[in-house]
Amino acid sequence: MKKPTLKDVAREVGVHVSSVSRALDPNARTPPADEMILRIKEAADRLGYRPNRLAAGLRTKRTMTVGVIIPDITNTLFPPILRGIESVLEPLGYAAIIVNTDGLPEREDRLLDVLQERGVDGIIHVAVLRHDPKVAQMAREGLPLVTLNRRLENSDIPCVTNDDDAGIEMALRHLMDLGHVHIGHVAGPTVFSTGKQRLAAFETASRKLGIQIVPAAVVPASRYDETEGARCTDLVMRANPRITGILCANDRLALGALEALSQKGLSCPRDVSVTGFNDIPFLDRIPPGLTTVRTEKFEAGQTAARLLLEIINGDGNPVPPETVLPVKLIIRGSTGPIGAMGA
Amino acid sequence: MKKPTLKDVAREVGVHVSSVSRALDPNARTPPADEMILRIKEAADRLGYRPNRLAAGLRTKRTMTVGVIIPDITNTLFPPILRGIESVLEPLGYAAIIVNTDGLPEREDRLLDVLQERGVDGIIHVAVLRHDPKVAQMAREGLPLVTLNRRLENSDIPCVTNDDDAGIEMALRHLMDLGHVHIGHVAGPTVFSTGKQRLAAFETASRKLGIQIVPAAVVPASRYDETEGARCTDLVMRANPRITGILCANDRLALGALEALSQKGLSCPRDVSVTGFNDIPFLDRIPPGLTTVRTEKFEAGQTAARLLLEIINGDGNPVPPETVLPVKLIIRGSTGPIGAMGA
DNA sequence: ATGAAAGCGCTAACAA
DNA sequence: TTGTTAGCGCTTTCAT
Repeated sequence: MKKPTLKDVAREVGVHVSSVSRALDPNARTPPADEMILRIKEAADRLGYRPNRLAAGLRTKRTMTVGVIIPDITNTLFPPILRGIESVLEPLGYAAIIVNTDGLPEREDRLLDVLQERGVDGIIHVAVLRHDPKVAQMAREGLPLVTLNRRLENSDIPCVTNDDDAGIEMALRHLMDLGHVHIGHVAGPTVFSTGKQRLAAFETASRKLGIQIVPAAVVPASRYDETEGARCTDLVMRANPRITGILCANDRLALGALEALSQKGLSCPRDVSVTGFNDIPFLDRIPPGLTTVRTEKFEAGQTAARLLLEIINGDGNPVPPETVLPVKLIIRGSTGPIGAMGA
Repeated sequence: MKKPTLKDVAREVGVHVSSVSRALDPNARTPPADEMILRIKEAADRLGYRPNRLAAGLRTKRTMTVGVIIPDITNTLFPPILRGIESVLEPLGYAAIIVNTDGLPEREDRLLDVLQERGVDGIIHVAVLRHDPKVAQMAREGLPLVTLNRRLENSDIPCVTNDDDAGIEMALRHLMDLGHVHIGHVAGPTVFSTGKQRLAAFETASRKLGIQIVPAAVVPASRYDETEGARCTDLVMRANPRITGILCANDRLALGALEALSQKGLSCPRDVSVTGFNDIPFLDRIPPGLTTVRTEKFEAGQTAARLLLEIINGDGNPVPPETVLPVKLIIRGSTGPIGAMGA
């Protein structure tokens, strides 16, 4: 009735538990005789034996479980990342505990405890702030840790990021090629490395491309959501009504920008072109189709998971501190030539 | 450097580990003296003690972890459900291990093992098939289990479902009210209880409302996805070209129907009206806006989690075998009056 | 090649 | 009120 343990299998075969343990462990240092292994495995199968990973973990300090911290699973940016992570973890016998911070640092702190109490072998952090003492501390104490999308500043926690610089430059160049001269930027929250980095990239790229930026037409959002995108877009347009192109730090801000523009009676792309970042799902089906910078979400998850496993199981060789994934400009209907004849 | 244990706290305070254990356990049967508790808690705090739930779980057979099985996290139907589950679990100290089956029974079997090896206290199954011997077996062995959205047939596993019957009837009546007479149904896979149930509801409701159904205009999909929705829609229209209304068993099928129609040069809703089921996110932003039956996803998650906890921690009172959540018709642009003057 | 024994960190009788 | 003890199921060193 109740779950059989090693002891039950041992009794069944008439050997000691340690023999059973060894027979079932493919990398046992002193495996039993082949014939014995067969008998033991047969009995284990027959009894429906399943190892108790809690007990094993208590002994070995390895739970084959990793924690994944994201801001919010209902944000469609994250599920593909999670599938990427799972795709490398699961075949190796690892399971993931996924937690949502909702962007609240105090919640994040508690969740870090939750994960650590469960003895996770490592954490993939997809929601880290630029400064996060607790995460820094845990990494220092030896907890294997990898950040994804964002990075923790002044730390040597390996991170997997997207090529923000290239992406922003592509988007800006695209707007320029369409003839746009007056361009604004709805920047991401500066507490995230992505917000800061993309803002810096915007400034660098506009200098490089010779585009004049009105400082007031660069507005940082306080969250990565549509409401903030709309609010900031209003400010951008107010700062410089001649603007015909708005580059947003991510897709949700851009979706908000679209709303704000139509609210003002402006048409996209006829009056104002808009670009996003990430290429979250469904964008192609939402008119007018957001032009955006596609990041490799599944790959990013895979890469982060591989890095984490390397840290956990590797032979101590240092892993690359930063892996930058390539991005790609996806052109859709939200960007168009300046002064295009509209319907 | 390394994580302090009960023993460390005990040594610090100069008491026995069991006293520390009791001091930290709010429902200890024999708690230490108040003053002692204070001293112990202070020391525990000071040392940064965190309980090791693995060890506790090994002892108590309770891990404060539950498993959640879903088909695919990238399907936007599921994240809100997960947040609902989390919203009741997390405050109580439970964590969730989420796994994706991709609709593959063999994968599901393996994942059930994964969860059980980790000693989950219970499982919320959001991807169960109508027949699933392994799940039935585990429930019989006493593993607390609740199914969500779908139900396992011939079993007494408690389930949280939506009012499929009412939803389908609402949708059908809505089409009828708009003047539609020739109506088809893209049914869900019959391996899922939702597919079967909604199909039955469609038949019942059409009889009740006096709508004549051409049997060939009822086509079951083999998966809940857009491709199948499109394929089945083709078959439906071929079965009866006079059809002006298609009721789909879920939103993704309906999205596929929309594609198939436009492929055929038919306009929605001018030529054919379409309805879905679930009201997944973003539907309002995708033209023409799918009319659909909204299910309470977050609530469903909450309800399932509460039921599971009741089974795990309750005083053995039986929990309701079935909780049916109300649904609501959301009317958008994909349904319109028959023969409407189009642009 | 196999068995014995210790112990991971914790809880819960039972004893004092 | 507090300490002692045993043991959850497993791994692993050491002995045979």
